[in-house]
Amino acid sequence: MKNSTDQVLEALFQALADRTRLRLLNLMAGGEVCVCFFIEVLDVPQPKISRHLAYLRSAGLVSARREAKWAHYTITPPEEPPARAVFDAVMKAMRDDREMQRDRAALERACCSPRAPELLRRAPKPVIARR
Amino acid sequence: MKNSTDQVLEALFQALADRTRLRLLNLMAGGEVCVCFFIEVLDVPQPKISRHLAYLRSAGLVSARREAKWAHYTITPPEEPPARAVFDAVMKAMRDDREMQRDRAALERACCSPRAPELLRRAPKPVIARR
DNA sequence: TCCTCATATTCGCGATTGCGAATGTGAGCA
DNA sequence: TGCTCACATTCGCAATCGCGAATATGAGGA
Repeated sequence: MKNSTDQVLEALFQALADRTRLRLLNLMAGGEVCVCFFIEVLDVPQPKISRHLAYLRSAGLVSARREAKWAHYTITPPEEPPARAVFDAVMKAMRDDREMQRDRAALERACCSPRAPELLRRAPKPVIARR
Repeated sequence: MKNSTDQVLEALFQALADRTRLRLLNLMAGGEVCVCFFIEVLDVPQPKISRHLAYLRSAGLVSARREAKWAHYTITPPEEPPARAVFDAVMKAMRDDREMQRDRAALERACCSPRAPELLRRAPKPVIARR
């Protein structure tokens, strides 16, 4: 069953039409991120993070990988060219934005600081901090 | 009161997260269009068209102009740079899309055909057909 | 003034959404 | 085996959405 372009875009925009989901995607711009960092950086209750990640997953925008007790999420851009083009523009707009940049900076701080809370000390570092 | 970027984008995506609204914006890509053409080209009940135009209007994405008995709608792109960049990408994705192109072709046919229904014969032509 | 036409709004409905709170699950360790 | 930790899901609720049907509005013509 083939979907028409407007349906594909409609689904994409439904997935993007939420602050929390936009901030999650922004944090994943640099690569794979562990769920525990989302909770720490965005300061949002864990079930809420999990629900929005599930939403992004069912929309096909992210995929999950399990590593021991931790779950890592990665962006998987849409395949249809129109949706892909729009999605790339959204990611670029967030990359250029100062507020979104602050979130990404907080992610780097959260995993590199020696004062990181116990919770995160043993968690796998996001790709962004491994360079 | 100033809105943060994620709120602005959230509102933009809520406005775009509907097939009918996407098709309406696509038809306005070439310039101002009269409501009666939306009804004819999209083959959708009039109150539905009117409701979605109201939604786009309250999101600030279009503005209305009255001319005698007719109402004309024009796209008014968002002013915030991130939203503007995304919006432009959406319009471009639709411009490049074959299905959306068919809608725009139907608009040109609807107002230029000698067999146009009586309803539309006296309606003001969209900008796209005046060149 | 009454009527018509183009458009807008209201109403009532079922469906969907986002939320906090509570609970479930499953991997690893004691 | 049983506990803990990281994460996922379920539940109940209030809010919002999109819809068809009906109705309102307001400008222009008879």
